[in-house]
Amino acid sequence: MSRLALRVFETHHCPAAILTSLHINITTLSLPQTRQLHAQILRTGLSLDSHFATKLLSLYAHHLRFSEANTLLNSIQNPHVFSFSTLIHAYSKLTRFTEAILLFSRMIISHGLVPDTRLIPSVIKACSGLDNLRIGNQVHGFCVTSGLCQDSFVQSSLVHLYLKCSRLNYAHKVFDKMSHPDVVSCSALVSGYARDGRVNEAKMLFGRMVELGIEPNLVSWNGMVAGFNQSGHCLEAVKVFRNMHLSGFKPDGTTISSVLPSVGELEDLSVGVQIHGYAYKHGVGSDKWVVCALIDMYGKCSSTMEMSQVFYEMSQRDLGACNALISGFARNGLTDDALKAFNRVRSQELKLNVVSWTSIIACCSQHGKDIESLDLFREMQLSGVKPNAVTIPCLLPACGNIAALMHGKATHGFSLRTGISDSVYVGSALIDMYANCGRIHLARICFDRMPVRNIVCWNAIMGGYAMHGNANEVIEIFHSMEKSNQKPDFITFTSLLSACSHSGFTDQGEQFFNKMSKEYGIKPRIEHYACLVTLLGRAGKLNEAYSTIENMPFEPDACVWGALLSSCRVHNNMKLAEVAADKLFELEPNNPGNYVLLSNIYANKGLWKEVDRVRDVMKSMGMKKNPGCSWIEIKNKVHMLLAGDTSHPQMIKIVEKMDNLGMEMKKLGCLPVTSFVLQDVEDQEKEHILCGHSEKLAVVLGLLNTPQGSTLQVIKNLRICGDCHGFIKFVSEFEEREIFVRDTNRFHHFKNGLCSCGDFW
DNA sequence: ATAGGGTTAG
Repeated sequence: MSRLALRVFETHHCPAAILTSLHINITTLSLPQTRQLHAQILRTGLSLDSHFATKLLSLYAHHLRFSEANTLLNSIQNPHVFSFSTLIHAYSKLTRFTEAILLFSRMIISHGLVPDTRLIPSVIKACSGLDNLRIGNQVHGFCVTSGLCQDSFVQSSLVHLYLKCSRLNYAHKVFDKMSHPDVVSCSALVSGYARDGRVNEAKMLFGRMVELGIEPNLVSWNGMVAGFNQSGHCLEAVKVFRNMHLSGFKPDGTTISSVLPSVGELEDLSVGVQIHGYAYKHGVGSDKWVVCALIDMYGKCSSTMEMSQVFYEMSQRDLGACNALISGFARNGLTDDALKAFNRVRSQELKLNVVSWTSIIACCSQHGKDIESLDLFREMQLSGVKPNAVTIPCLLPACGNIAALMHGKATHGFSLRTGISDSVYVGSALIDMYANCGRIHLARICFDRMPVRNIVCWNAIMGGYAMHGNANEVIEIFHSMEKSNQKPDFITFTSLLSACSHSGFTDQGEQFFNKMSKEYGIKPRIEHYACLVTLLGRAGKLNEAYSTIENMPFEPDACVWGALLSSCRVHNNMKLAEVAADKLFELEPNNPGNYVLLSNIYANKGLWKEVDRVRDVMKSMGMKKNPGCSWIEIKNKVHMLLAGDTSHPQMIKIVEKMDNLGMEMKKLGCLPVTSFVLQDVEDQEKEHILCGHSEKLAVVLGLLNTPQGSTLQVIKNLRICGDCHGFIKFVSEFEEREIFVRDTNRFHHFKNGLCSCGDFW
């Protein structure tokens, strides 16, 4: 402000008109000066001319004094569109979109003013910022009828609105009407198609751009690379990166960090290393985004050494990089390194965020550290970091794995309170959790209440029912899935087939197996063949099962032979059992389960010499039977019981109760099934060994510590043993309890002396 | 007066 102007301004009788007529630039006035000027004008008693009022408005907006600006606006007698525009532009620029739109509506409705081409782009921007297509559409409609649509700024902003609201076709329509399509709209549209996975359309438009004489720039290329990367078209992303290089464009940090995730996804280490060198050469090697992406890429390519090296060479600690490091370790199964890295970050000055916590929780729940996972979740909340819609699906499997139903329910409650329970990820994880905790009806309620479902949700509920041996439900859900136009995938058929095998639906199972390739075009995988073998095996069609294995288009794996071996145990088929076992010993020489299964079969027939032979082999290989282990949740605490373990503080009571129950059983004429003991020992001794089975211990512990009539829930790390199965059936009737036992294979739901598996497992 | 891109958790 010139000295003269200031003097004029400071004298008390200076009407605003003088300032304007002097062509004084008042945009630099400070807030007090603005207020002084405003007050001065009011004192003169002159009505504000709208031109000057607009200047004052923009001053207030510039100083973020929106309430004063609004008061001023309201005091203008006949406000001009410009007065409103000034404020609307300001709101829009500050991302205060709601206020921008409200003011816009007031301008039209209360004042009957008509917007011009300058105002529209700001309003459209506010609509896209709010993802508000409804108002956006109205504004678009107005632009069409009023002819404002001819303006290229208006068109450009409309293209962005429709892209933002994922209405690619509308965006394209607007773009096609542009008389002078510009590089910005065109690039945005290309990137939109790429993000949507519409590879060919993206490429064609990119080609047309060149034909139209619009030179693609760095942003155009980057948008395409990032778009393909986001839609998971990794190969395309890398190809575009190459083409860009061939076209003579130098990549920047954005390009590199957009292409690297794709390289990682493809696990193409050599390309990754090349790009690493390339980034270095172009001087973006220490860009923090690039470093993050490099750590991620090396982690995905299983090069944890290189990953750590990049991390430690980083000049400045960055939380994103730390998180990438943690998840890189976790991805490669290095849980201890992940925990170490996590704890190191925790003890440093960097504040962990929701991603850090979620990564480590996922790491634990995916690698058998379920209790740690639950503990970390608590610590996370104590530290004041709020879990989000990703954290919950990472935590829920931990609850399911150890059947920590109370924790699971609490987590469910949390997701309802925070409004994330509608997410398909959260919903599927809840279904899995409840199914794994034996509460299939609660899983069903979650499923039924989902507003949107994807294939994962359908598979989750079907898998749940399959695990519970309820083939009728699985098939029924499969039909409603088809009705709702959801296409099945290979996992759907795994659930269908395993449900049929658990329920003895042999014919239906075979039909589904045949249909999956013929009608649904899904090639059976090896796990489907394993289900088929179990299906036939259960029905006693052991020879058919065997020929299925011989004729399948894959090299049979341990699952397939294991399925045959289990069936041989049920039907006492020694000959095929030995064939299957031989294959298993070849494929998994160090898996004690196979040896145990075979020796059980021998023991069942009283072939103790053979039993000894198997035991000797195990011994000579230094192999031990995996210790049986069961879990039970009592009053929010998860108890772990090992087979033969007498260290539990309530052991005396447990043994007493067990003896009592054993006597009651004998009174009713139920004898223990001693063939489930490995060793050839006297019957009484066998009985003693059976007493120590972990699932029995857990059930009795549950009986002692829970109220009469409440449901018990036990998880076992091995398949349930036949003696325990009989014992628990008895207990369910005698004690009038429902008892759920989840073994490695399926659920056993004991009620009134019967089990849902129909004694087949 | 309008408009463009990137990392880490499922």
